[in-house]
Amino acid sequence: MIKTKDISAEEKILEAARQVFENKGMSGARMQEIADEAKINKSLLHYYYRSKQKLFEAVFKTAFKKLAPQINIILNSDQSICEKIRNFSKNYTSFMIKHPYLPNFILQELNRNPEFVKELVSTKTFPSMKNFQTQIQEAVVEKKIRKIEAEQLFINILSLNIFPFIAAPLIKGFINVNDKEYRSILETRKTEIANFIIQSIKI
Amino acid sequence: MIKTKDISAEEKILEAARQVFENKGMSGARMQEIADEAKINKSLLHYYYRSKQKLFEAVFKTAFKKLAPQINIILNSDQSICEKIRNFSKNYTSFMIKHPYLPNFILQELNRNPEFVKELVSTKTFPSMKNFQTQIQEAVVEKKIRKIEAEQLFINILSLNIFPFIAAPLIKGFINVNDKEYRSILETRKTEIANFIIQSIKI
DNA sequence: GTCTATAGCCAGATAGAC
DNA sequence: GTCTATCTGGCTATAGAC
Repeated sequence: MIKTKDISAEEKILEAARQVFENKGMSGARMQEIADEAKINKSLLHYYYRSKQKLFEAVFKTAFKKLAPQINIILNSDQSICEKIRNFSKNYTSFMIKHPYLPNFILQELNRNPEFVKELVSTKTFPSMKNFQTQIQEAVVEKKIRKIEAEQLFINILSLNIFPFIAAPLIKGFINVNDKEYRSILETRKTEIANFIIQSIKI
Repeated sequence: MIKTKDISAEEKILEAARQVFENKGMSGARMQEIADEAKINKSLLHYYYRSKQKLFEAVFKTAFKKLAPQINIILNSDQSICEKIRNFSKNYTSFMIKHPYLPNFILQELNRNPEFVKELVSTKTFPSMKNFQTQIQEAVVEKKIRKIEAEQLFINILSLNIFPFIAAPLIKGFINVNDKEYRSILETRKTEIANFIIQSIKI
């Protein structure tokens, strides 16, 4: 028999930990701050998750699981290339506007700890390039799109979609806009990115 | 009269600090590790830079000063749009292959500390969009390129060039290549990125 | 399950000899 | 300028009462 309060406490911790870790990173985060954020006692963090490292890993894996399905839209859905690009750019940007710190958090910790990727790759939810590669190669042969390597196109799609969130503070500085204006630029990008890519690969 | 050994010590510290901060970030870095890396006594760090924070700021500003001229190629050189795109993509990727941790370091710390941008913007070396904006608008009117906003194009150029370095560990996982293969993909991108952009904006 | 109190450690910073 | 020794505070983690 599980009490609802138990679930609530564990989830409250995970959500608070997510917020703090996403902002401060593993080494910058403080257990006390997570406890305050979750409005519980600090020692409960250890009761539920044993150590800071374990709590961090729980947060990281949850974050990554949110991201993987987004990537799978590109790699493994039954859509035409154009549909994939349009849908991904629209959905991903919408998703990121809701979770702006997520990509930065994930990339940051993967850079600190590159071996971590190996662990992720071995999970069955980890997206594979294989279908996408075939699709692009066929489209090139059938002259539906110009000649381009699937890897390069894939990197381009990710770059154009994700970078504006990671580099938000810097870009805001360069183009000299405030938060609201930048938000509006991101909205425009929902369709702008897809147009940009499709223009580039069409015959 | 300044002894050469003084200069050497201060520079050795700055270089060691750069290495450690770029890898670990502000909160993950340890003064002892920086001292070891510089092969000097830990208390000398405080003698020369007073505090960890001050040492960090010195490193950050030096790093940013390396990056700004790169951006100015795009924004403020006397080149045609195509030349700018080709030269930037080639030069920037070459530069980044030599300093792969630099963009990640800068973006990471700007995300932790967004007010930091304001300080950078006020420096006279900080690049301005004005010339680039005029150049793009004119090119659109003269029908040299298709209609596109200067901001969107600028974000696209930065994204395609910088993201592959920030997200290297993740992308290596997705497309399943080792370091050497990824390095070769980045080499290809020196020209590939420019082609991709120019294809997209040509009439 | 939840709390208080505290152990134990580690890092940044400084005092002071040379 | 450079060293050793040490202070001081803050942090993770745990012991133990309830």
